[in-house]
Amino acid sequence: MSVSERKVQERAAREELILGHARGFLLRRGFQDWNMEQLAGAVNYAKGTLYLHFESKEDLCLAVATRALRERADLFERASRFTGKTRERVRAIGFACCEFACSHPDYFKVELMLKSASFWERATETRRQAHQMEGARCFRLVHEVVKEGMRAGDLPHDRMTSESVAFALIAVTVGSHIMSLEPAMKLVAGIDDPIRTVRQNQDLMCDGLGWRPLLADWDYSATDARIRREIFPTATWCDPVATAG
Amino acid sequence: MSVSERKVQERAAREELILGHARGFLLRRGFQDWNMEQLAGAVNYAKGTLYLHFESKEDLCLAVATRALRERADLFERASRFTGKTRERVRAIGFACCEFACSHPDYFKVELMLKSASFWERATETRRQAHQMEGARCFRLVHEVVKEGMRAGDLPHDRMTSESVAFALIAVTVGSHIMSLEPAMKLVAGIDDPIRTVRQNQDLMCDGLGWRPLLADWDYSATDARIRREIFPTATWCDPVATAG
DNA sequence: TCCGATATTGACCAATGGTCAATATCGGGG
DNA sequence: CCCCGATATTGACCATTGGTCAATATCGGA
Repeated sequence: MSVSERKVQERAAREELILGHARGFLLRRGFQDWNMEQLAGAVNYAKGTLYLHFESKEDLCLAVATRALRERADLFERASRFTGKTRERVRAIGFACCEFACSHPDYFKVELMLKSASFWERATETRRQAHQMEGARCFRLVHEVVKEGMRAGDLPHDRMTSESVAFALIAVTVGSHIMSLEPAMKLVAGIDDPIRTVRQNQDLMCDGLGWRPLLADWDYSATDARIRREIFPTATWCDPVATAG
Repeated sequence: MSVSERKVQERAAREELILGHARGFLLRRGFQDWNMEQLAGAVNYAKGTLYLHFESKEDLCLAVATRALRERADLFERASRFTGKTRERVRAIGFACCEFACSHPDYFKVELMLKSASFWERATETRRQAHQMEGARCFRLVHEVVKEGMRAGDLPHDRMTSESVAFALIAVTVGSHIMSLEPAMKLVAGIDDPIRTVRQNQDLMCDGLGWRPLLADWDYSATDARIRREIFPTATWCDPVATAG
């Protein structure tokens, strides 16, 4: 390996190191309750060195978020290789989403941060695009299954566009995750298991869309077991039972 | 009017003035892109005066958000006085939510800000409670209609608790609003009218919940017209047609 | 008009994101 | 093994800004 190759690799390794620590800071303390000096201390480099990798604190945090979003898209991709009825396949993606949420607790809080304030515009154009690309990947993977559902005749295609259907599924999922974050809401709505709630709401939306077989007409707990066995054998959460009904 | 009474009134008026300008700043520039000095200048007072009313910038912004949330709850309350079938009544609340979203563009962005970072803990306990109270009011108003729907037999009550149903409706609504904020998402999902999309998704969720009469079995465009006429005659948005189907 | 009380102010402080001249390290050639 | 130019790293420094409080202005009653 040449010297310059090694340098590149070392640089990449350091970037990983920084991102890893920044992720911990972000998840544990949000955006405000830590500063670049502290992060520099944690990775044993000077503050200036951080700025050799990232243009601003926001830029760095966006990079953290994008890395997580890429993992999410990767899980979606794995899930979309699941075979079966189209509604089973979209269910696998829903499963992937929950798998992700479990292994990245509070990720949605970080994602919310991105949408707020002047965050976006303080990041590099490159990183903005990278984030959008991973987001688009997630959408596309859902969208593909929706289109298959329509082609197969499992899902009505005369009322809504496939894009609107994908959007509805994503909206109910994200909305459920976000609302579950709030302790007060969990209390007032009597939510003990947020993940279960998310999946239940996904089921309701699929039924509302008329995606067959409807919840009542199929043993989706068996589907879940198969998803777990075939796609996510190392799933970090436990909910082998059907989610609603 | 005594001197002290006048003082109190003047103080309240000034607080309103500050909150009004802060609202403009927040909606137009987010949280970061303005400072307390600028806000003080805008209302023609010194910075220190702002801190006679609010403990911190976050405290001030939370107060702005709570004022908006109160308006939202007020609209929900008006809407819940609508008469008709229970699904028509919950539809009126959905209508109110959209009416609110239209008259408070970008409100959800502000609401997101509250959930993120160390925002919450930098505000006064009093203001935190005020916000939670208005949030709980919104939930309760939806919950009441859900319970009525169950009592009336319009909505199955054996599968889900009334709280879970209310949560599902709120989650799909908030999720749709939030996802609609993102320009990239609007583009990729082909959303031209965000409000129409929100209402459509609410319809889908109600159908999924089995809330009768289902969308296909009732002329909800007539209901919308009646809601508009009886409850929101001055509605600031225009969508007199049915939203799905 | 004067005085004590109250209200308002803006200079000041501390914290922190971001910069860059100074310094340390590296690696190849002699 | 040493030396030197190139490159990498550093942390003192700067500007901004949220927040404080002693100094000042205003008020209202006697």
